[in-house]
Amino acid sequence: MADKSVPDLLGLDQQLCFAVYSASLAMTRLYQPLLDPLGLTYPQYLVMLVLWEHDGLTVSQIGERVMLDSGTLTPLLKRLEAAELLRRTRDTVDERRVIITLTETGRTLKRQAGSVPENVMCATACNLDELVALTAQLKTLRSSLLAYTSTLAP
Amino acid sequence: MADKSVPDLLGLDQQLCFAVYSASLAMTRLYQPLLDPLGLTYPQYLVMLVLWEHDGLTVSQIGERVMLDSGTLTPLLKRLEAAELLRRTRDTVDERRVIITLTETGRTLKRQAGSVPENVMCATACNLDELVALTAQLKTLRSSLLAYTSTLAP
DNA sequence: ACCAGTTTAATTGCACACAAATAGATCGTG
DNA sequence: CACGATCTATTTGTGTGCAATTAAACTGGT
Repeated sequence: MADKSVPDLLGLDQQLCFAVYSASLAMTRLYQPLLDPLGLTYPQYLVMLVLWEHDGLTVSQIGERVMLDSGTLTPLLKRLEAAELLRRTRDTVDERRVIITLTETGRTLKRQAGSVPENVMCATACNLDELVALTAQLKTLRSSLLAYTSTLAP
Repeated sequence: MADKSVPDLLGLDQQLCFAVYSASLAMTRLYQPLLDPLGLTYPQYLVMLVLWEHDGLTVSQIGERVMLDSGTLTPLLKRLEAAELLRRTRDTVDERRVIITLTETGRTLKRQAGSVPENVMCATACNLDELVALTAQLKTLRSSLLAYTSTLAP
């Protein structure tokens, strides 16, 4: 019967998608106490990582890097602005754009975040090679998923 | 200088945590159009997978399996109840517990979900061995992260 | 039987994610 | 120059996640 293989596939499906999902939640839970002293949430930390690497991006440029849309980023950036970590200013050349610039406080926070990566590395209980390999696999998986997804809707 | 290695660690940290995070979001985005015909969100699908495998669990038993607390599950389960997919009934033996039972509609939905795993498998562009290996690595990572996290707070 | 402590869900408040609709600015083409 | 199409960010509404609190029900020791 065709039904015979369906339970197995559902089981594997559960394992695969849930493994990614729960690993992501576990990662968030790990970062939270580490980021608490900095006053950042995990998504906010990802945005700050982007800005520490390249200041002065627009909202959509940040969105490309963290793969989030402006509907998510706008309120998040407003909270970071309220925390005095960055400024949001209209681009004078193209007034549709909003330029995100770190404040001195925002730049200084990078130093305080220095101890975070070591803790995470330690928490993974993996050596460098394993982490690099796993990261590469996840990137490949991500781009496969996104490529397939984009063939569905349009 | 001690500063020399910090930028590298921040960069790798960005890669690792972001890889997990963005892979999870990409997974959610893939499932959404697949689950839309079933009227389920991705977390709701994960809960249904649990119930299709073992009906009649309590809220906290479901929570253990999907690693979510009652604050997340209660409203989610209420929405599934409103959709007539399950019923929430107080345990008569221990009235603190709420037993979740699938309706006929909820059980029938399993058949309609049969085509989902094949699509996902296809979307990953991985063969079975790769998927099994990746899933295992993610589970290991998850338990390492959770173990480390639990050493931080208490 | 009583009562302190524990367990289980539900509730509340805050912060994402994202679709869809909106508004303002810019661009391309006639 | 005009004007429709496109681009960019914001707003709105729904659905998670999770910490913290609350409320109700059970448990065990006296």
